[in-house]
Amino acid sequence: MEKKEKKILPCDDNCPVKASLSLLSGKWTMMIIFQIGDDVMRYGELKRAIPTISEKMLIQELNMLVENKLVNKKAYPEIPPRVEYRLTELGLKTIPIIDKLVEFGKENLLKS
Amino acid sequence: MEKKEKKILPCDDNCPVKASLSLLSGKWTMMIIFQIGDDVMRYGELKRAIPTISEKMLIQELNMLVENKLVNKKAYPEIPPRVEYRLTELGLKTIPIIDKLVEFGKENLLKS
DNA sequence: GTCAATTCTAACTTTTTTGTAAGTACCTTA
DNA sequence: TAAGGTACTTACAAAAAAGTTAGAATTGAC
Repeated sequence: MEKKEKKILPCDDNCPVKASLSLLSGKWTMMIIFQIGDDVMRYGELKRAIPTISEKMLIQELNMLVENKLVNKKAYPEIPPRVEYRLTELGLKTIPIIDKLVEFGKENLLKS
Repeated sequence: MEKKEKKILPCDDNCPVKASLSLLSGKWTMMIIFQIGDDVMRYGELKRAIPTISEKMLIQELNMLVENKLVNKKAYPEIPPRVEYRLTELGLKTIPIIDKLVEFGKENLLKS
């Protein structure tokens, strides 16, 4: 009979939590992903959906999401401009995380 | 036939993502929860498991987690001191979130 | 000709977060 | 008597994140 050993997985460069957070830990990142979901959203729609974000932060985060290949951006050459954002395949794979976040929030924090 | 409507759930005080993130969005918060898991961990063990965190940040986060009732702290009146941290019932409910974070990281970011 | 709509961009400031370094307390062991 | 182990605490400084404000581009509507 062994004593129950504690599996210590030290937080180094192979830590999956660290890796995921490096993409997702921005203040607004998960919120934006949540809003886009499996739909298409325009810049202005996102702005209205997240009323407290500043324009600067919104595009800054969107640019970062595009750089990290979580979000795809499609700009139509129209006037006034139209730009659509949607999750990439990779981005869609983060949705289970957001779902759990939603579940936890609903069941434990918002029981109003 | 209706057009497929976009369900916009604006990010306000009832947003479950926002509520969850208000507890979990600290730089080290989810990492600490991940390390504790369903075990007991002492302060020093956590420090070694997360080598890059400063002592200040570690106890600051731990205090915050205790305040928010995600973590329980038990100090033994011994010399040298011994302090144990473990997740509360509420804290344990965040584990599915962390699990998804782990899964996403392993499958998409660490395929080394 | 002026204004509105939409998607940004840039400069600057403020706030928040994080890090650093040193110190405290207490007992045990050498 | 001095050093070591453990879990903090505090003050100060640096760095990172976020906010504010203003403005650019383009074309159609009034």
